[in-house]
Amino acid sequence: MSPRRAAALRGGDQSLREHLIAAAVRLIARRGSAGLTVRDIAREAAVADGVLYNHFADKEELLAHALHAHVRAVEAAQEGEPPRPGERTVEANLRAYLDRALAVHAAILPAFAGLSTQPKVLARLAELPNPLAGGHGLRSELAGYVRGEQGLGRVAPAASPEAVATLVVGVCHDLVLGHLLDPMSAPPEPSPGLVAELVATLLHGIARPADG
Amino acid sequence: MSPRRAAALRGGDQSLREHLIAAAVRLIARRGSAGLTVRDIAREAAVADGVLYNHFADKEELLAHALHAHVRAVEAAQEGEPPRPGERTVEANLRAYLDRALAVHAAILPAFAGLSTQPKVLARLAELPNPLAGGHGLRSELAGYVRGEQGLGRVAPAASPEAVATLVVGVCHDLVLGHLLDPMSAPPEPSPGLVAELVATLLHGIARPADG
DNA sequence: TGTACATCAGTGAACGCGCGTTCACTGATGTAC
DNA sequence: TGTACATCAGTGAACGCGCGTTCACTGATGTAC
Repeated sequence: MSPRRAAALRGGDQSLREHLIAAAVRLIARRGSAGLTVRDIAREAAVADGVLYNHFADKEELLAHALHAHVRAVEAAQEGEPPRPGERTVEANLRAYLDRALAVHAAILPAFAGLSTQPKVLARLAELPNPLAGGHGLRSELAGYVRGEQGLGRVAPAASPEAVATLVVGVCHDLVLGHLLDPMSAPPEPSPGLVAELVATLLHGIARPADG
Repeated sequence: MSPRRAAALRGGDQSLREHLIAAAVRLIARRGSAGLTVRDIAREAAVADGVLYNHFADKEELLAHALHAHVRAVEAAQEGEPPRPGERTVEANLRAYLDRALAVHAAILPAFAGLSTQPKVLARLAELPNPLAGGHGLRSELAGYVRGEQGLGRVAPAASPEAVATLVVGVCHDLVLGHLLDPMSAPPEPSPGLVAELVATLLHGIARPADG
């Protein structure tokens, strides 16, 4: 009782279900989820058009799993550990967090662009176990870092870790969105000068030094 | 030589072209540009399906004009003048700019959501005269304000107006995007506490006061 | 061991639908007489 | 002034296409004898 096997699976031990998700993830990573058709995915997987319905209720369920896997893969691909409180300098660590956050958002946001068009996919995503938290992982990680530095006395007691996280994540969204809405513009890599100024603003604020 | 007139235009002096743009703007304002069909627009305008092709090359050209008009309308609908350097306090003015920027982005971003799916619309938009600058108007307005305060000595000379503008606009994108990707969540109105913390962070930074 | 049959995931042509777009027709208005 | 005709923007049924989805068929594998 082991019936026909997809030609594209010869030699591997992957299930067709995983094979389809992997193909969709590859396409999403390559050109985002916008305009992705079931035929595109079937061709990428080298598999018949209709077979996905043997493993998923509909296109949305497959897409949701693929988005989930894509985000997990991007997060896992981050090299090294995020800075921990007490290491190096606060300035260097903020810069590192900004770099990390930007890399993650640049890889993830295009996959979600135009997804507000497809509430069904978002609904399916929300149903999956191990929710993604939509970048909230990095956000709370950063907030936790700032809180840790507060405990060590390297960050002002009055500082708001949540505000810092929101500002950093916001900058990432801003840079990536700008690129998405104007593909001809420069890629979402801010000039080193801007990064330095952003970090300096977060560190020292803009109020006149004499002020309280 | 004044041939047939659209039934929906009886009594008005609007051209059918403007009438179609106005109808599209109404739909965009109501539910964003995602999933908008030419039939939706024709029905909203109470006009025949095909008549838009007498006035526009294709759907994209009509959408581009409608998006343009929508953004212009949202910007024009902003009440009052933006704060000017020297007025009230820097803190109150930053808060006012944050409020303004958030209101504008909440009204505009949904119209652009999923537009990266449709590069043709973006290309048409770029061809229109009086370019929109995609929120860059507000951005440079805010940067200009900060620069003005620097001149008056109410903001530190070392502060970066561009960094402040990027951080504020970024927060707006962040809040609105979060709502777009999770429509069930709270509307894009940050808690007053978060707004105060964001402004405080921008003003004073997070570095330990003793530090340089 | 060899042969006929049953199983069922995989296959891909075909279906139905909604979309953008077209075009033969309509009819209100201006013109000729 | 009244009547027949020409004009052309408006009308909406119909076209073609691409999409998500279905389903009769295929064929590799396990089982019965």
